[in-house]
Parts: sequence; structure tokens; C-alpha cells
Amino acid sequence: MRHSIIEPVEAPAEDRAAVIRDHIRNAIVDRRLGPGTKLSEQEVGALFDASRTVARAALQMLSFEGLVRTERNRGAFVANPTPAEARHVFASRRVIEPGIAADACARIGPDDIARFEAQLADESRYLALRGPEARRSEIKASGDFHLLLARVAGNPILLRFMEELVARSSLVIALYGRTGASTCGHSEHQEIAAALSAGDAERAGALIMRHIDHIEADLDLNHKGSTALRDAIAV
Amino acid sequence: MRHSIIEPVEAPAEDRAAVIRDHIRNAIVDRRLGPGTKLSEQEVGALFDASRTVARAALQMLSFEGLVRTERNRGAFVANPTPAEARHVFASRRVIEPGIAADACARIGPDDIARFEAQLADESRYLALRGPEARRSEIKASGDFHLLLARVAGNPILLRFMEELVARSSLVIALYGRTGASTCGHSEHQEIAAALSAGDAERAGALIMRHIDHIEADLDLNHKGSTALRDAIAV
DNA sequence: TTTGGTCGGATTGCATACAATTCGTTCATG
DNA sequence: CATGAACGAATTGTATGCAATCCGACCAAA
Repeated sequence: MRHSIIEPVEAPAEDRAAVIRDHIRNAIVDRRLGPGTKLSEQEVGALFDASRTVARAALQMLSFEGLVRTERNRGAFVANPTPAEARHVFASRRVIEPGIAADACARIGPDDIARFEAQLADESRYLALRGPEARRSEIKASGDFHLLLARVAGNPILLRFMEELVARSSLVIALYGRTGASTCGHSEHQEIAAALSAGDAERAGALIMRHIDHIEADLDLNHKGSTALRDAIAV
Repeated sequence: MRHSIIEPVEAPAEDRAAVIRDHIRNAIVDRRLGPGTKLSEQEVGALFDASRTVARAALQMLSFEGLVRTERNRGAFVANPTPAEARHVFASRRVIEPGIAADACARIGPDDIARFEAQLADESRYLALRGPEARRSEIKASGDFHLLLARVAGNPILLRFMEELVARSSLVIALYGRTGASTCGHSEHQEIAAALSAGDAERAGALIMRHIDHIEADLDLNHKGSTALRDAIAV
């Protein structure tokens, strides 16, 4: 009944650009769109039955999130992070996530714990499956864990920062990931959730830190940086 | 001569929307545009001799930064942060800035130290002046100190986050600031810079934390939250 | 084969026209 | 006087047209 006053009965003419943005972002995070893929305004618009204006707005949003790189008079492309950018992403996560874990620890409640359990169950399920499709879902779920953590922390600003960082991490892993170290990640997620449930903020922070270390250690961030002239002389 | 290859001789047809965005952002941070001010697309466009399309793009950027709130079919307004949002801003800074200070400590060099000194000198200069004009410059310079810190840290992602947080802080201070506690802030900036120069990351982090505490303590975040029905029943 | 130049298609940047929505005003009614 | 409906001005949401720009194909010359 509590919906009757606030929530409109029908869809409130949702922002179409945001819908397009969400679809494309999911496609990028799920690796259905590889780094470097061209995203033409006309094509995107046609795909969602919208004009270039709306498609352009969606691409602009994605460009703010760092998932899409736009070049003037050339168009928008799925971002192709350099190793340096990849390191920046993880350095940012090292700065932010321990603090988020501490906040989450202070605010976590029974229903949050239930959400964590559901999340971990999802991860286990995907982990059991095989094939590229399952692997994509697994990466997605792994990111969702960190977003759940941020949501529990209860700070919308930090949540938005984490959304950006998690999405960019997916791109980085797609580009530089070596193996399925995500299996190792799952048990770490369990430990983190346990520390949170126990209210041990310090331990949760330390575990998160180690977890990020492990994710980054599984990347191959050397010599892939395309020794192109362009990068060599880049200012 | 090193400019001859990379940098174009003429201005490279800079993005006009970004120019508009920067102007409006400065106006907001400098308090020339107060919270709640309507920013009509037509007016903004006319002011910069551009069409609504470009003005709209600029407003969209500012909306992503949290400086402008857009309501569908109603338009864009300078953000009017609630006390809760204000607390989120400072909570985010508490999470991020100590980490930035640590990174800055690890990378700081002689030229950076010189920049800090120049920055502190600027602050002193504005502090000596009187009048609302001087006070605006003072607030701006105070924010610039934190941005310089983030720039020295060398992580573009965290720098962008800090740009957003500093800008929103200005709004919050404009709304809820009590007195000129910024004077107290200046000596703290000096201490922080000293700790950085000495390479004492731990002390720098602790000082930053206390500094943020002091800034927030000078705010009056109670009972100003407009006990409007709208907020009372907000989901 | 490689280098340099020109042309044409395709795409973006921007301005503008039209449709949809909102809000203040006016006015009729209880 | 208070309430509510209806109208109209103003503003935003969206589509589309035109000019500017870029890129690849093609071709000529060394």
C-alpha cells in the first residue's frame, strides 16, 4: 500500500538517454562490446529507436564515467584503458574501498547480511557453470559484490564513484586479465562479508585491500601498452 | 621548441560546451550563482552566444558533477544540497583525502613544494583583504589547496573526484557556513604542506582528517533541512 | 614499393523547428 | 473567500537539416 501515494501507477516517462546508457554500459561490462568498438550516434539511436540527440546524450554520460572515449569530430569508442590508466583505477579503489568497508561495517543490518548471502550464493552458482557466458556473469557478479558493499555504506556519492571504478575495472580485466583468478576472489568475498557481519571494520578493510592486490596481481600490465609512437611522445 | 610538434599553433577549436561548463562552475563556486538559481537553456545559450544544444550539454555535465540539479520538463537549477547530502560530501572527503595525501607524500618533489608555497602565499594574500569579494577568493583559494594536493598525488581519477567534492563543498559552505573559520583553515593548510614536504604521510593524513573535521564543524547542518512536506515524505 | 595529393562518402557539431509538458493566471462556482 | 477547472505563455524533450570535419580509396609520381 505504501506505493499508492509516491510511486506513479505507470512508468513516469523515464529518461530515454539513461535507458540507452544503462544498456550500453551493461554491454561493455559484460564484454559484449570490446574495447575500441565504435559507437556511432546514428547506429546507437537506430538500435533504440531514438534520434541522434538522445543517443548523443547517452554517449556523453558514458564518456563522463570513463567507459567511452569521445574524440572530437571522430565519434565515441568503447574505452581502451592504458596500463597506466588501469593502475590508476586500482589505486583509486585502494583509496576508497577500505573507507567504504568501514562505513558499511558501521551501518550493516540483518537485511544487509541477507543481501550479502544472496550475492555470495549468486557468485557460487555462476562459478559452477562453464563457458564464456558463465564467465561473463561471474565477472559481473564479482563486481556486484563491491557495489553491494558501497550501497550498504549508505553514501550515494561514494556509491557513484564505485560504480564508475567497478565498471572500469571490468574493462581493465577484459583487456589485461590473465586467468580465472576470480575463483580465488570468491572465497575472499566470503571472508570480507564475514568480517562485516562480525562488525570487524579493521579486518574488513585489510581483507579488501588484499583482495584488490590479488585482482591487480592477476593482470598483465607490462609491455602491452602499444609502444606506438603516439604513446612514446604523448604529453 | 617542444611545442612545435604536439601543440597546435592555434586554438584547437575547443569544446564550447566545456567552456560554458567551466564558466558556470566558477560562478557557482564563487557564489555568484546562488543555490536554487534557475539555469534556463535559452538564457545560458544566449549568454555565451551558442544554441540551446550546446548549453544543454554544458548543463548536463554540471548535473553529473552534482553542482546542478535537473528536473525533467522543469529545467536545471543550481544544486541546493540538503544537510544529508552535505554530510555525504564531507564523509566522502574523509574517505578519499587521507589516501590522496599519502600518494602525494610519496610523489612530492621540489617543484611541487614550490607550488604549495605559492598557493599558501595566495591564501595569505586573500586572507588579508576584506569584503565579500575577498571572501569569495579566499574560499576559492582554500579549495584550490586541496586540488593541488590531489594533482600532486598524480591520479587523474582521484583528481576528478576531488574536483567534484571541492566544488560541492563550496556550495555546502555557501549554504550552511557559519563564520570565517577559513582563517583557522589557513594555518592548517600550512601544517599539512609542511608534513608533506617532510615526507610524513601519516601526519599529513591525520592533519587532513582534522582539517575536514574543522570545516564541517563550522557548518550548521541542523534544522535547516526545510521541514517541507516534500522532504518529510521523501522515499 | 613507397610517398604525397585529391576526391567522395560518412560522421559529427551545431542550430533550429516542432511536440510535449509545466506552471501561473484567470475565471466560474460553491 | 476558497476551490477547482481551463487556458496560454514559457520551457524543455526530441527530431532533423545543414555545414564542417575526418578518413579511406584511388591515383600519380618518384
